[in-house]
Amino acid sequence: MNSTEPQDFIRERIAEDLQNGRFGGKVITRFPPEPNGYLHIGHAKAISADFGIARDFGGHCNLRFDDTNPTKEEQEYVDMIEHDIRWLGYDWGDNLFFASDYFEQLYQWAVQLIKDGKAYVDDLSADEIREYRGTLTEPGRESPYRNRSVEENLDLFARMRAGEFPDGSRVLRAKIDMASGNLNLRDPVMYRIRHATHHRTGDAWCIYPMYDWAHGQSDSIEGVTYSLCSMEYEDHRPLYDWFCDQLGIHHPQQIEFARLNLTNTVMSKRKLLQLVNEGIVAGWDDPRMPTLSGLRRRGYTPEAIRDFCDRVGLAKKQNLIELALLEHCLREDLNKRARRVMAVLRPLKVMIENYPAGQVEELDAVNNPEDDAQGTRKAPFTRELWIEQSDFMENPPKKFFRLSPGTEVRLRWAYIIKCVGVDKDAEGNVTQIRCTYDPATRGAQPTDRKVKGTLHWVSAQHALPAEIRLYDTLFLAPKPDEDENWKQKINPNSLEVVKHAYVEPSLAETQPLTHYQFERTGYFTVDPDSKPGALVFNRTVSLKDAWGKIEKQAE
RNA sequence: UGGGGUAUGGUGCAAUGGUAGCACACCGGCCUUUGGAGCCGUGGAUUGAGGUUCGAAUCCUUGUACCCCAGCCA
Repeated sequence: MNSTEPQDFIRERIAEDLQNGRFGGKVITRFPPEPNGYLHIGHAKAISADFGIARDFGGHCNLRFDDTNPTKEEQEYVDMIEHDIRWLGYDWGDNLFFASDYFEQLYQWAVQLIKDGKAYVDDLSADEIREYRGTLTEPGRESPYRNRSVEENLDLFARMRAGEFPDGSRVLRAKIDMASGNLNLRDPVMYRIRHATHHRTGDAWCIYPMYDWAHGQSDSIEGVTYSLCSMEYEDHRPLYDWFCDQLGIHHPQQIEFARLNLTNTVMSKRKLLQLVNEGIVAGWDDPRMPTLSGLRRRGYTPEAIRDFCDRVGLAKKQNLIELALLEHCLREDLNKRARRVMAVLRPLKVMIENYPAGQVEELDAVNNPEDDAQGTRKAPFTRELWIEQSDFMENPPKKFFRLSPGTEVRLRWAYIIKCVGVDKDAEGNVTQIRCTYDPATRGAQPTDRKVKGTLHWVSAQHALPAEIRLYDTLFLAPKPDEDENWKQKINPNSLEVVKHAYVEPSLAETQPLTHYQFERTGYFTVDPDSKPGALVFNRTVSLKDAWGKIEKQAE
């Protein structure tokens, strides 16, 4: 990739800064997750921006956990987040940091601001602070504690740290402007008292810094040059700048961009947590979830997700990306790499009357027509086969190129067969199709006639039973969280379990997370629940289905 | 009604005063031992109104719409 070719407004701006020698030509970014939940596809966009921009300009990206709220954060999330970022294909080298590592420095800087008369201890309650803050249209009022002496502030702040006061009794606030139109500047809270055990610092602290006070200063300590974040922090930038300016420390440039929104899903941590806690999905890694762990289990590849992030671009406009784009990126990637294999989801027995009973032919099947390097495999062919129920119709409509009484069809990698009879049970259900095969057509096209349809199949004698999980979007509506009743819009058919499918014998020893294309059906990935003898596959995404479209149009 | 931000085909992103382009989606065709993939093609957009200019998506004026902000969350 060309390193200084701008592709978006952020890269454009950095390229310009570089020309002007800002930051001494350095480009250092950071990805700052809070360890209080799992990463999702929206984070992938941020990761792609933070790491991708650093890479493109020859700089580096730090991974820094914004762990300033001990009541919400856990080590489990730290581990999972690291795992997901690595899986996505990004590397932070030695640059793993935690905001909690800077607590002492932050405290010292707070003392400095107090000494400069720029911060004070406030005894107002949370409710009172809210009242004093004013509203969107009316200015706030100054706290009666705003003009305490430096000495008193210093003493009180030290005692806050020492644990002399209960939770919520006091806070440290910056002294800025209670009349500002920007609410973030109305004396923002810097520290609150929380007698809580932190996942890394344990009980060393009982006062914890707020985001605005911790984030910019952490960036500064790390020498970050560009602090990229989402649009809702635009209003916080004046405060970010104010803190750095008052302290006279290295001052990174904060740049905001629009977060990713995707159709047919919800993305907020709160809603994802609800889906998990209320058992609507099976967990954070349920294949229907937009979490990276869910997408991974579903069968998405890091390459596809990175490509998606590249195509989505970076801008400031509110957006809603169609799921179709993500799926396109996935299919494009899987098409090149997934081994082709035959699997029958809803089996229908075919008996080839003129094929010798007991005979087994090992036919050559190409593993991936897009990639010769993937070689070939053997597919056993016998007198009794399974084909897909949907590949047979007793009374077919026009343009149905599959099997029906009297018609011919090719069996992939094998022979052309002709349907000569249909067996039914007492209720009239088709139980078996009787066919004949043309021995001259093994792997070759007949010269005297044209046979259009090709079906996939498995030998009944050799087929392996498998469970196949068919997933659809969790929501049918493009914007499910448009209204408050988003949970009622959940797609009742987002998961369909096919218990008795058959797959070809070459899959006997397949391992979890291996990707396949089931020919004519879709891309499937081996679920972690799968074991030899009890195979389980997840449908990652279906193949584009031209027949399905014809059917729909006919309706 | 305070502050901040954003408006380009259905969706997303470009065009930085000089032919509005790309991708996905859609529609049509070709090809096909996956009705897959691939290939070719059609249609469709500058938020409204004024203005500046030879020329405006871009500059100016003025509307309109949408998003974010009143956590001791991040």
